[in-house]
Amino acid sequence: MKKKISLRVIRRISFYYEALLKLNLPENTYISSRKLEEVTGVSCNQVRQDFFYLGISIGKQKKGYQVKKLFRELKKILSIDHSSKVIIIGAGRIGQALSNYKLFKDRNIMVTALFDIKKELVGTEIGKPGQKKPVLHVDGLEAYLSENPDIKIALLTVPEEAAQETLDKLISHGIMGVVNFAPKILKVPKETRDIQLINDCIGTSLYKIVYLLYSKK
Amino acid sequence: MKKKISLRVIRRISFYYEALLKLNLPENTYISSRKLEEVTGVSCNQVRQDFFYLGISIGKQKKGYQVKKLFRELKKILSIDHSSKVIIIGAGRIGQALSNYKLFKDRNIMVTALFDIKKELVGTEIGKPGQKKPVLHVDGLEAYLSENPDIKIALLTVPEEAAQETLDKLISHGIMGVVNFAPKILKVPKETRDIQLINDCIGTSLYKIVYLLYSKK
DNA sequence: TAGATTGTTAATCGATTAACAATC
DNA sequence: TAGATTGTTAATCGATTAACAATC
Repeated sequence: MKKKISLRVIRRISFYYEALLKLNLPENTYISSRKLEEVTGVSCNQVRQDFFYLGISIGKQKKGYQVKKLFRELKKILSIDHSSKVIIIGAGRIGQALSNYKLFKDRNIMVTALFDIKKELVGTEIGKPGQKKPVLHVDGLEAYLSENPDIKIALLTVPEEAAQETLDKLISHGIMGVVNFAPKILKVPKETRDIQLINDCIGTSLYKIVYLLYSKK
Repeated sequence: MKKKISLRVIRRISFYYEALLKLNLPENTYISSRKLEEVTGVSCNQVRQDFFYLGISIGKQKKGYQVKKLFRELKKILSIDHSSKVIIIGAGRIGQALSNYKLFKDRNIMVTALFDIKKELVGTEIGKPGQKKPVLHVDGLEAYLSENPDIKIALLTVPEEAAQETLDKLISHGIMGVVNFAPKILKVPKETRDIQLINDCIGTSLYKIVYLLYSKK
């Protein structure tokens, strides 16, 4: 029965959250919509409109929004007020790079394991000491997921050729959300239930930048 | 004096183009807006609306759009009917993965070189035999760009900490378009002219997938 | 107090969807 | 011919911007 929030709003909310993280202000200080405009590029009107729409009414006239409270509200909306476990499929260059991103921590996201089919990779561990993650064989995926039923998200970094097939397999094993990094737009099979798929292919950005730069006039 | 085309439209145009590439139909066959809906997920009404808006009036009733002509039109709009050279800044895992993407070819994009500061990397070559690209030191960037004034685009894959500083440097050396892959939202300095910056940080997708999956109810 | 900033409404803008005459 | 599909217009929908009273 919740109000529908578009992904555009979610994107902006994530900008506000990132900005707060970066500014690293004391928890009991205040930040105004004007300041948020300055650091995120989102207009102060839009900021207030978003907050109004989402029911964030913690502002104080003349001061703004208390950092501590704002953090709490934003986290709640983004559903990062609790921890989420994810796996990475494909332990190649992209998968390895992802698994080391420290940004996961601030988002309460934990990479629990990587999966691959290459002999050289399976059995190794990726990451700095203290945060090493195992690389397992894709054949063990089904077993792994049934042992860890709280893992609902997979990041897909396999080669283009294997991407659709791997996606289908993930879905059949119970994964509910996938971010696809392979340079190819994937689709979820029609019959499947509420699977969330985000195609984060780099292709799109390349088209955009080329268009922006070369189509002038 | 050209009509303004939003990045949303560009994104869809790239979907149509990708779909055509993938279908690999004979040049003299026809594809309908319904078929395009089927393969891209964009509604046939939207497809025709896009084509109308962009002045693509090559359709034939009862048949659709000739593949050959459609390719030509889409390429023209995307400005990929001519070749673009790009450099990659940061020859780490992400940079190396990017430099090997074959998708560049269909987009008429050529990676000419990678840049890094690490001793182990500078001087090496990345890529398969026949398409090897040199890794150069960032200190040589200015000289390289003045020798290659047709390079206007850089893909930024340096660590988060170095990202903003590197972006500023690129701009000062004449780069006009940057796609940022570092997990941090960058900004172009205010004074600078028409610099095009696309932040393609993976962060956003993660927020979206977590939201989509866990905010239910 | 005067100035700054919120919450909220209304106006504007842009994008998508629906509909259908034309016609191959 | 009948059916399918385009090009185009109008209607709808949603998102952004602007404005301002309330008030700390």
